[in-house]
Amino acid sequence: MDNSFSNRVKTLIKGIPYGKIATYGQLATSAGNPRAARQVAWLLHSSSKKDNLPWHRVINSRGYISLPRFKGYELQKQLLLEEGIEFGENDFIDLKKYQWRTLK
DNA sequence: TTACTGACCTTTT
DNA sequence: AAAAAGGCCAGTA
Repeated sequence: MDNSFSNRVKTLIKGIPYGKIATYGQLATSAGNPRAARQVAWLLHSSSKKDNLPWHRVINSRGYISLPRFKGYELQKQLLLEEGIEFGENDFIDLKKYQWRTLK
């Protein structure tokens, strides 16, 4: 029942404050598996549908959205803009400014 | 039921 | 230094 990984990742995503973003690796590392970043993204898909998680607050390590334009890229970008996240010319986000640090 | 894919990251060659 | 392969878990077919 206590799913160590998925449950923990979901909790971390739910704990992301407004106007902040987190990377897959960061969540995976905080969840206990630095190499399970893939599943973090995958969990987002199912969890976001069921638990309504802020999947738009989760991006890749490059500070850039991984979603294709026809899948939800515009949607995530729009949501992030709503939160106050600024995008560069190449839709590049400043991780230094917006990346949420789970650990101090 | 088993097998394969999947919004990635890390490490090694 | 860059490039390539590996690794993890869950969901879907």
